[in-house]
Amino acid sequence: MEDFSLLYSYFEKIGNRELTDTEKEEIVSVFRKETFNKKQRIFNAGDENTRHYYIEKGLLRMYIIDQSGKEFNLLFGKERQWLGDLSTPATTSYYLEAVEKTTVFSISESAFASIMSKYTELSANIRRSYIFLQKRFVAILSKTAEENYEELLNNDPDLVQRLPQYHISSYLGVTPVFLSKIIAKRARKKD
Amino acid sequence: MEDFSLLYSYFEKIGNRELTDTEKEEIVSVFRKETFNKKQRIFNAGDENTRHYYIEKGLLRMYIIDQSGKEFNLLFGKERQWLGDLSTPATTSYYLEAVEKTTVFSISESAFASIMSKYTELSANIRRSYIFLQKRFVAILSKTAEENYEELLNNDPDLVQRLPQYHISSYLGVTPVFLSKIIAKRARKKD
DNA sequence: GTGTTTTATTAAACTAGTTTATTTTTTTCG
DNA sequence: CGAAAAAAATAAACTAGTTTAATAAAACAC
Repeated sequence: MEDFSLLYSYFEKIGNRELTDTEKEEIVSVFRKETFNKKQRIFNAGDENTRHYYIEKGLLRMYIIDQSGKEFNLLFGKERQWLGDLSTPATTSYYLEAVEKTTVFSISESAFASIMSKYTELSANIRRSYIFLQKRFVAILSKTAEENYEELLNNDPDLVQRLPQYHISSYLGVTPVFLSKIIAKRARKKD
Repeated sequence: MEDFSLLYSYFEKIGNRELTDTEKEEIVSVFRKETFNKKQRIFNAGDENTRHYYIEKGLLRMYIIDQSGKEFNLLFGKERQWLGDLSTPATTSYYLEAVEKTTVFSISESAFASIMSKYTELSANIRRSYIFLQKRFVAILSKTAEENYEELLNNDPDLVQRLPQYHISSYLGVTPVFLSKIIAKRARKKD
């Protein structure tokens, strides 16, 4: 029998109460537990009706590939975070891929919508995602890549540990070459 | 007596039904009709508990001022659009200002939250805002300022008409000088 | 372990976009 | 209308970040 305990405790937390057995059964019936290997693709640009993912363990990245074939990481998701394309069920423009071996609980859009009416905290979560993206947008627009790297280091040091450098550079909107320069410069400063 | 008809028809549209008299009264009781003159500030960075605005007529911009004092326009809102800082009631980092003389229906966060439970379309609206911002983010990151200007011209020609050029440049993340160059270049190309 | 592939560094020439300053055009308003 | 203020254009010198290419270091696989 698969272990859904992390998912239960998530809903208990946002519902601010214990779940009944019936509720647990409902959760098991609408979520699918899945595992993805490192570099395994979860969905591709062009796919329709992509699912929502609540991450149990591991690390995912959502990205685009632009006209010139260059990748841009939009978002990373790790333990106890949601990730997915909110424009589903419409055709997605994004790719979702595992950076590490990752296990998730996935749910369809329709089940997600219905569960959202029960746990209103879930829509508050979408709102928080919006706020997060807005901050990130402002930061990329108004700050230098060095400042943004610095900030990422402060806010999410373990992400910087776990991700190869070229994924971070693409998240910051610069080339790996330039990020490498920034890091070299910072190292020089330090002493 | 103030005219709330645009607001009624908005709720009738998203609720997909006619409003009862009681519902109309409720709307009048929670919304406040306000008018702002050109360049009038609606809220400032640092303000708490900012309101949400549904625009009847006119044009607003939401922007930040960065460390160096430079403005960045995040969003414009015009007729029949919502605008506001979703992180309310927390302290806002944004400024909201009228670009033209503008009339709005404004609502507090608490009333907004309660009305949201009645008209679930409103949370779908937040989700759409997220999707819009995500697209904009990708565009700014992965395309040149010229491509982004081109796209704005196609998607929102009347915005380009109604806004001074320096507001558009700040929306595209470039200086007014550079946008002016882009426009000159485009004009040269055309013939 | 050592050979292969992946990731990171460095250098040099380049470009998209900035800055500052001056001039021209357009808008505002008494 | 005419004067003053606001917005846009142009030019020139500059810089943050890119590109390409070559080298070095780490991680992976058998």
